[in-house]
Amino acid sequence: MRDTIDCGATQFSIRELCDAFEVTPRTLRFYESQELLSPRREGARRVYSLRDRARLRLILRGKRFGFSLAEIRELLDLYDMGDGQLLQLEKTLTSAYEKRDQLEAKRRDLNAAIEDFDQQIRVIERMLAEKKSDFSTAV
Amino acid sequence: MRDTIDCGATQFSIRELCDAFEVTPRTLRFYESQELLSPRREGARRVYSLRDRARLRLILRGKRFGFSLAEIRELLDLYDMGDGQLLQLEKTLTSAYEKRDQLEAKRRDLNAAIEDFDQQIRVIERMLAEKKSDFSTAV
DNA sequence: ATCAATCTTGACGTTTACGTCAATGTAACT
DNA sequence: AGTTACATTGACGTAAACGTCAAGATTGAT
Repeated sequence: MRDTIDCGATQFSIRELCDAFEVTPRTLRFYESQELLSPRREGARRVYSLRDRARLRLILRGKRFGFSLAEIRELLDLYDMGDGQLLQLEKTLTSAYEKRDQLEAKRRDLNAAIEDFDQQIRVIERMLAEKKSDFSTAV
Repeated sequence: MRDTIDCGATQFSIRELCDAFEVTPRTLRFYESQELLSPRREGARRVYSLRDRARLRLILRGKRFGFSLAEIRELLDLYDMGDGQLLQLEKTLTSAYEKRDQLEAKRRDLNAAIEDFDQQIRVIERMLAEKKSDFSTAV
């Protein structure tokens, strides 16, 4: 929300976007070569729109979840294709449901991981407590 | 739980483990070279224990979340080091809390992503509904 | 006008996480 | 004893996702 709306300008140079998201120009150009971004040009220079900025957010978020750039592109495509014909829309929706299932699965997986890890933490906490009482009784 | 406990045997050949987790022998050998696994040997052959099996589960789960093998090793180390001295235990616990925070952050991130995506899905659903009513009124 | 800073496009290098042989060893049938 | 089947260790190859230079083009400041 902050990133999408509250970012002052409505156009960004490559450097501004890089600074904002802590990536390098090379990264943005690479994403463009992979057709994840498509900034317009002013002369030769790239000019990124709010939409580009929003897409970049999604890209980086996807990466944090371990999605490949190819998978991320599929996701981005789903965000775009709000136009198209009826049949196209239905296809989009079907893919969207599938993607959503993927995300859900990841969430369940993550929740399980956190539970396991918490349990492990409690084991260590207990050991620490025991060691401390050992120490106090030894004194 | 199923994988950890209910897997019949208590020792596994490389092939059994590969089949169980759908990875290749090369992968297991690579993990071993990175010191993520350390099966004992019978002659030259690798023999994996239940502990190895559990670690492999954690490795693959970590990968699904986009952790690098290096990061995963840190996590595994935390699971191991239940021994060690008092000071060591406290350090372990501190690292464990940090890792837990990382996982929490990832969970928040994922929840946000799912919410965003659901919203996008609803947009498409609405468009589809409109298009359909357009069609029916057009007839 | 010029000089430094910043952008551009190649092109090649690098890291991670394995894949893919090749050569060899060994266990288990037959 | 011979063959089939799978295991082991190198060693080299590869795809993804950039990093890193090189060589020009532009643009703003002096």
